[in-house]
Order: sequence, then structure tokens, then C-alpha cells
Amino acid sequence: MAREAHRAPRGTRDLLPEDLILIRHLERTAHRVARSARYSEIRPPLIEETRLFARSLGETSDVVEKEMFTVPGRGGSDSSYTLRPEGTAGAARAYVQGGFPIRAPFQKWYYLGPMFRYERPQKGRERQFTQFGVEAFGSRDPRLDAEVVDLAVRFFEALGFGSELQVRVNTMGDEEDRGRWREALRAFFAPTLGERCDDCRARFERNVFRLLDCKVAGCRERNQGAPELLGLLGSDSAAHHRAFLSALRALGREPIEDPGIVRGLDYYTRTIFEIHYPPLGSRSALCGGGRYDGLIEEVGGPPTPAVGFAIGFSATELALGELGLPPAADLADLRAELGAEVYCVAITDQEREETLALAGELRRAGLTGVELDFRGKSAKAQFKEAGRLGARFALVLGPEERAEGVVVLRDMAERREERIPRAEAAAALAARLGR
RNA sequence: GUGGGCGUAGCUCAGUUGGUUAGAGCACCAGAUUGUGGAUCUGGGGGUCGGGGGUUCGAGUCCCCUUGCCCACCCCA
Repeated sequence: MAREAHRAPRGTRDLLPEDLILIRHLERTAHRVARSARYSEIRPPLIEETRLFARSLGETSDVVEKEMFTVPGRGGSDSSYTLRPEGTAGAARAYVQGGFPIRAPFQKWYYLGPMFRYERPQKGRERQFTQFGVEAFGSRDPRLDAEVVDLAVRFFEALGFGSELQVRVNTMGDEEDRGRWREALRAFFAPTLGERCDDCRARFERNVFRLLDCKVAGCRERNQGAPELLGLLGSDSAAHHRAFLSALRALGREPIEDPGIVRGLDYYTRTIFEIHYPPLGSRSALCGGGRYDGLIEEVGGPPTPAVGFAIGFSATELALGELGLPPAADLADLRAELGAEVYCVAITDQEREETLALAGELRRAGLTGVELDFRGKSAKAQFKEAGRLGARFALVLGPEERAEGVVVLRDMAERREERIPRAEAAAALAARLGR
């Protein structure tokens, strides 16, 4: 081994052919589910101006404060670019830049691709990870919130997750509601602040909502009886929430109201939700999302409502692994692509060039998975390799065949052979492979 | 950023109270009737035991440092 072998950067990994069987299945499932409700794919750049994220995610969010991959621009001292840590900001920016708020405000989009966060890697968390997300702009209809949730649930159902999937919902209210709630919480927590953990005391100043999901047991106890936003909602927000719950039920999704859900990013308003799969235990959260009616304005557009979610593939992969999903049959076609369909065998070295030419003809004729030996293997070893690769047919070329202008077409499974004119090989294979 | 665990063949791992040429399985290669396969059998290649220092007659085994990976906390997807 080389003394200083290069390694993939910490928190990143190579997706090798074997790994891509599962990944590609996740991707196609995402495309399919998004398509089912007419969401269209978008591909914003992987880098954005740093200030876009600072603006949309919140200056004091952990992501912005210490988790971004940022590179200085070369132009001026004020230019700076950041590898996207999430997909919503870029989508919102693209929506505004593309002029959609005016020419076609209602848009249903989705994205799928790598995101980057400079964090300490651990199980289910990488510095480069993949997210599948949807964003629906231009409507404040609570039925749209429900459609988005349903989409997320169906993604997991399509992968084989069972009926234990939970939709946990909560509401963040609008800005006014949240102002009232913030003051109520501060008034509630202030007297017992001295009995809480250091983190809570810091959060009290920075973002009082976070006290609600502190993991420390003692702190949790002191959360009992904290004012709930539900009781402080203005009539619009309350009506929205009720209609959202009703719409979910109309889709056959029974929501679980969970006041403990608090999103870490600043841009959420009203509906927020998480998809959980309790059999996974502490790592049961698979998806988070919600409504962010203020975001478009935040990134320079006119007031425009929006709702969406993001699903991280890392956690999804982990969960699938624990559950033994997806069933092998769902991956069979992708797995088969790693093998060969037709293997061209050269009996002696005299046929090696011609097997290459033969393979070329087959490929030009549209056949896929056409392979031959490039390592000087014996005829026997070539058949062995053909078998290992799962080839359905072998085309055999030896001195005799060459002299007669034919090839031997061997059906690997049936172990039957027939001689056919060399010129008809491609057509014969195409017919047998159903092409 | 803070803790903890682990680095032995390409992969997954054994390696006994420190003791001779460091092992297994899988994978790879080659044979087992000179032109026919996924099984079996036989054989083969391949390791500065992460790196450095120390203790010792002797270190893969013990100690220290370093580096990498993993796990947890934080936070979240």
C-alpha cells in the first residue's frame, strides 16, 4: 500500500457501483413520487452567495454560525460563496430570480442532490449528504401543506416502510403569534432559569423556543405547563391549522399533534411537521418540513407563501438497513445492470481481436451489457467469468468458427449451443433478449 | 468544540499470562482431460501488524505521543 494513500475527505464517501444500487433506487423513487403530484425538478447551483444562507436560515442558526463550507470569492472582499447546506434557500432564490412571483407564482418544484455541512461526522450524518426536497410556492391553502406531507409519507411507503409511519405536526403560528408566544415563554421560564442547564440559559437569550426540546431530564420537567402556542394563535393561524389537520385526514393521514416539534431554522411559519418511524428508536425522524411564508420576501421577492420538506438520504439509508429494506426484488433490475448480458469468448489468442470487433457490432446494434475478456484469460476462465457476471448468452469464437464465418451462441442457463452465421449474431441476440 | 472506542492481507476478523518463519474466511490468480461456466478440491500471490518513540533478552500483544476511522454529546436532515 502506498505510504500516503489519499483518502476521501472526512465526512464524505465514495458511492461505488454496489452502493449506487440503493442510491439510484432512492433517487428514482423520489422522482416517481414527486412526479405523481406534478412537482417539477429544479437544479440550482451547488454554491450560492454566502449571504443568501445567512439571510434565509438565520444569522444565529447553528448552520450559519459554524457549519458552512465557505470560500472567499476572488473579486472583492465582500464576495463569498458557500456550498449549499440545504436546498430551500437556493430554490427560493431561483424562484425570485426567474421572475416567477409575477409571471407564474404557483410553482411545485423538487430537488435532489448533494448538500454540505461542516460538522463532525457520525452515524447517519455526513459532511456531504443527499437531500430530496419539495417546495410549493404561491399558495397559502392548507390543503397544499397536506399534499406536501402526503408526498413525504408516500416516499417512505414506496421504499417499503410500514404503517407505523407517523406524521407529527405542530404549528409555529405567524409572526405576530410567535411574538406573543415568545413573551409568554420568557415569562414562564424566567423564574426557574437558575435551575436549568447551561445550554438552556444560553438558549433563553438566543432562541427561547429551543428550551422546549431540551433533552436534559430536569429541564424537561420544568417544561411542564409551559404556555402552548396553540392557545395564543390568532384566528387566521388557528383556522389554517384546523384546515391542515382536516386535509391530512382527508388524505388518509392521521396526524399526531406534537407541541415538542421546533424547527432549527428561522424561516418556518405556521405548519411544521416531521415524519417518524418509531421502530427505529431514537433515530426515528426521517423528514422535516413545513411552511415558510416569509422566506421569499426575505430573499428579495414579494410576499409569497411557500411550503415544503426535505428528506436526508443518510438517515433513510440507515433506516432501510435496519429494517432490511427495500426488498431485493425492488433492486433486481439495478443490480442486474452491474452484470453482463452477452459475453464474447475467444478460444485462442487468434480470435481476441475479432471478439472485440464482434462486441462492437453488438453494441452498435443496441445491445447492452456486452462484455469480453481483456486480461488474457483462458477460454475456460472466460466462461467462468461470463457465468459470474450473469451473462445470459456467450458468443464463442474459435479457429473453426472463424474459418466457417459463424459463431457459437451459447445459452448460459440452458447450456445449449447453436451455430449461427457471424453476420446474424446481433439480430439473433436482439431477438432472444427481447429487444 | 467536548468525551469514549478501535486501527492486523483488497474486505470481515482471529491472534491465547509479551516468546521462534503472523493466521482464517471471503475475494483474486492458476490447476484438477489439449475449446466450455457460477459447486467442490488442490495450490499460489498478497501484510514495514496505522506511524513514531519507549520498556524488555524479545512487542501485533505493555506505556507515551501522533494520525485516521467510528460512536456519543452539541445541533440537526
